[in-house]
Amino acid sequence: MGVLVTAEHIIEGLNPPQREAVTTIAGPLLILAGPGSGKTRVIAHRIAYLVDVIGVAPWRILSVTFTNKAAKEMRSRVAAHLEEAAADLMLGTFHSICARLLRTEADRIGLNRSFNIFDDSDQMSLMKRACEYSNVDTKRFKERAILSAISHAKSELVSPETYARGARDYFGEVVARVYARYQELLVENGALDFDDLIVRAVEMLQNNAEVREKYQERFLHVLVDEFQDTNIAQYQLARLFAAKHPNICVVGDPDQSIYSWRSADIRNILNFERDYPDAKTVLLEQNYRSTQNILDAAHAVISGNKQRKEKSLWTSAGEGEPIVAYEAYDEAEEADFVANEITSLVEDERRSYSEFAVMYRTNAHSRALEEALIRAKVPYALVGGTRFYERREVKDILGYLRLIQNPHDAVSFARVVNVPGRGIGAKTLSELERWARERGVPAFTALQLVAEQESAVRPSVVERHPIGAKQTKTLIEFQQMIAELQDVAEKNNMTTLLDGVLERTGYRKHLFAEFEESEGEERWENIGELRNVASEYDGLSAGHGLVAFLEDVALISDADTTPDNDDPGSGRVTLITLHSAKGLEYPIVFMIAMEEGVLPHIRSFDDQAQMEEERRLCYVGMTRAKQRLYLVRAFKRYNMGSSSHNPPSRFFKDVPQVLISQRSAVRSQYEAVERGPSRYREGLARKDDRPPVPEELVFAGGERVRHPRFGEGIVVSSQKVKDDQEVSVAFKGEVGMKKLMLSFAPLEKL
DNA sequence: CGCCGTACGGTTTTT
DNA sequence: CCGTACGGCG
Repeated sequence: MGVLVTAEHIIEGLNPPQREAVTTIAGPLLILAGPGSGKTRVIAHRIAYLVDVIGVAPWRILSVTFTNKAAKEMRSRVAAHLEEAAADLMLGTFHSICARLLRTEADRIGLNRSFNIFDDSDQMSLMKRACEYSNVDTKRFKERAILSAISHAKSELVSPETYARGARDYFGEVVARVYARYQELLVENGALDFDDLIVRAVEMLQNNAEVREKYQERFLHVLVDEFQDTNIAQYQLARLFAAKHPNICVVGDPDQSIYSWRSADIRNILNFERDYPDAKTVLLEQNYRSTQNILDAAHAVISGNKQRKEKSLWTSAGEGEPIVAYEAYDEAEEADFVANEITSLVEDERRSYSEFAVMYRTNAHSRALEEALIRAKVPYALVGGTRFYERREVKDILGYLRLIQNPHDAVSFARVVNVPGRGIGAKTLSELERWARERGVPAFTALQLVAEQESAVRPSVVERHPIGAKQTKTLIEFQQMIAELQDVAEKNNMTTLLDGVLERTGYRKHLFAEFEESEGEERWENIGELRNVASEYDGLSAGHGLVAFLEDVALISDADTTPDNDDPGSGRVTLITLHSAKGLEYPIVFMIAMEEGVLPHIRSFDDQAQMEEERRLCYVGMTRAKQRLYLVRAFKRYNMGSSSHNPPSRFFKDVPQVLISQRSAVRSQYEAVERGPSRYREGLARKDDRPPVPEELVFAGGERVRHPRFGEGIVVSSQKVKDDQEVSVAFKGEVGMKKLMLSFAPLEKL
């Protein structure tokens, strides 16, 4: 019996249908978490609770992936309840579970156990090479577009051969050619890209009966979270796991599908109903997160989509505060507004910084915010952005480690062979590569051949390598260094290996030579941070530590770097893209840059389907807020050097005026637009009846006032701030001095 | 042959 | 604005 559950919040709160859904889980469990599913953490809690209270047992942990925070938490929670030796539990993202299984079964399926996982930039390097070898006119067909087409094919389990047969136009033919070549290169490099992890795992289960039975027996139940963002291959994998014991539960909300550009396919939901006709669908329309105002506003936005099934969420949480709309002059002023608002809410409402999140469409928008928050001395944590593992110095060191683990990795080889500068340039490398290709060996192996030739008494003239004398010497030294480090890796823990790499390469000196004192220091600290992470793998046996470390680093997700907002000590405002925010929640959310061209993004203007996805993205952002939601925009914004005026986002305008408390720094021409509030919901109108802030100062110095929370006080001063008034009041007792904005503070004259 | 300077182009979202 | 491509110099 399968169970299909759609809509928000399956487990949180455990209402009756949710309880029913979860209690069908009665044995070994495999959880496949979709991208960025912070909600999985809640599920983890609930499962632990069920184990504890309902006594679903006995389970045993076979393997748990550590790459995401939810998995880690799941493990510690569940481990506390479980006996060491009963059933099997596996929790992780699709990618991390596949990586783990492929590594475990590598020998059986003829896969090199020390395969490296190639990320986006590694893929691009390979793609450039693949295009070069296939003589592709990359002016006409962009490598990025070809890679994207290949990635899409893989996500639908379309092989190069099948793709070639289906190619209808010239672009298709080019892609087919490059696809085949690209796959060959991956094999040569002993690498799997992100898509391969899924594809190879599916193939493994399809083609190897022994492996298939093993896992189908092991996992009696399969649960997929964030199902709306899975692709065809991932769904296929889930089905394979659940083929023997068809206990499969998927959780997803079609309105939150925001990864179609990454080949997530909403057809999965339809297919699920077709593939499991006995499945029970449970619609969960009670929301346990947001206030009714927030839900109504979000509903008004998402209702603008044509392609959707209507559902309306409700909550017992009450109306809550109105949504604050604010128009700033430019992005600096916008950021200041956010910083000030946070500061005053922290003061006035005793909020912790960790209760706030600021969300934006693109990573670039975090810049102005960071500056403003630093000025305002507001602690913040940036999620994603220039991600830690994408920093140059970190990638360099990882490049060495990857080459040590897998010398066939030509991408890593090319990255580190001249870092620090050893006098090995493009010319030498291309010569070496050409020579290696003639021999059908990877570049690093070719280097070993060069070394052998050099040490031979009478080198063969015909096979003679084409490398100059000086470069040859350097390259052989490099090759020997890596060989020695491989030896270190086999016998020592991660910290020792990393220190060995740093020492042998003289990387610290290199950093300080290349950069200014302060920047060098900063980058060296990043290496220190990397070393800290690596040290967590010291407990693993030599060799295994390196494999696990590199795998985890490759598969770490933005959500894993999210500050834990359950932890009151963390005390930081979260800055995060709308995409990364999926599955998370915060009491107070600011959505900034709510402008046409940003959200919705300009690149979605000419495509209806993409526009609908932008709308869903907006919906996702709005529904992250539990208590207060701010929709903020700027009249003027600097893009890349030049500034532009963007009209307010169309999504912004979809929010009924009755739900909004409007605040503005500038009187722009847009203020006049669509002012007339269409009465959205009975009983909400009175909110808008709040009188506008008057021109004259309402409070004078010396006046006695009362505030519902702070009690009685005396007005010290009051002044006009933009089109609001700021009143400074000395309250009695411990409360002391407060600065209050008139439009917000319910101040009463005594 | 490699390194460093300047011009230019492209510019969402991420496992 | 940032990273890459190309051209001249050591």
